[in-house]
Amino acid sequence: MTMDKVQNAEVELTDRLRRCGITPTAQRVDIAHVLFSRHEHLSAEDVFLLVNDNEPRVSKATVYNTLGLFAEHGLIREVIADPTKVFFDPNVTPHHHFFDTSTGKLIDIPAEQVQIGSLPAVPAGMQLEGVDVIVRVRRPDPA
Amino acid sequence: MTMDKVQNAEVELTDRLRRCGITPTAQRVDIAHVLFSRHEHLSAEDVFLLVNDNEPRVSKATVYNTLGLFAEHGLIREVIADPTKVFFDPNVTPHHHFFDTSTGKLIDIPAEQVQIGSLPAVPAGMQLEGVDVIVRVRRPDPA
DNA sequence: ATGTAATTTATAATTCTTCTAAACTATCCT
DNA sequence: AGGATAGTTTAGAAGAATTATAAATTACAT
Repeated sequence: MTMDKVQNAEVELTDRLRRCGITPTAQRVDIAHVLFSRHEHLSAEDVFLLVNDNEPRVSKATVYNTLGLFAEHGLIREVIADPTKVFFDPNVTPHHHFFDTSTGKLIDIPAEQVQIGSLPAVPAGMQLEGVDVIVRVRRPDPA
Repeated sequence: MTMDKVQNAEVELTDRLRRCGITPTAQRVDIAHVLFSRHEHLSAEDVFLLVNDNEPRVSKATVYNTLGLFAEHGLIREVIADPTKVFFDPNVTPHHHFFDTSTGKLIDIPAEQVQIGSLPAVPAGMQLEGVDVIVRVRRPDPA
């Protein structure tokens, strides 16, 4: 990647943060870069390690704060599938997930591949926030 | 409830455990009683408090071990909806959940009220374990 | 420059869960 | 009964993920 492209990417990220109502700071842009430059589901720990890969850039507290901030503003999405860990998904378009229970890995399922024919009425006085479909799969035991 | 009924309930629970391949012990029956005598989604901590309500009966380690054992044997079901807590659902018939994001409470949705029209093919070499649908709802802000 | 608000940080604290090693219980065999 | 053996429970320690705290830094608008 040329220097121009690096700078482009940075400008793009900065704009993206701003469009979500998030003040772009160096640390936030670094974290956004980690999240959006790969198409994986990352845990807070993953992000912490990746962003500080070469040199110390962002503290753990800021990683947690920032991931929470990004999720609040809809820039990324929390996926809860594993009791021991929350994953953050840079893909915020409507979609669902395979969850491999043996490895703990998540794989996106495009929304159109899951047809939800009917949903129950939302309880009185409540408002719908979203629907998560988690398809749990496993590699069969080598028996 | 008469003494006979109490004993009946205990016998029933004992049989139920045995049918799932679980050796019934005093502690396990106590925990099963807490789970099945009410129709709520309980966390490990909830179970621990309820089972030891009057007098100390079961240690925390055993509560965790036993809930894991029950889930393994399909007597109860783990529901993961809240990043901070796992819930145990005594209802193991196929069904889904509302998750109230403001209170953290779960409500069952009978399976027939959610029609899943199509699911994607399970990734090659993997085997389907189950499908969880979580409908996130919230009480609107009093604004 | 200066004051104010926002942000980041190291560290401590909390919370949920699992591990460990010892104590206890049950069962089976003779 | 007695004694080995496996299974179970326990208190407490340890571990992992996350949140809280309070000080230090940075940015920004006078």
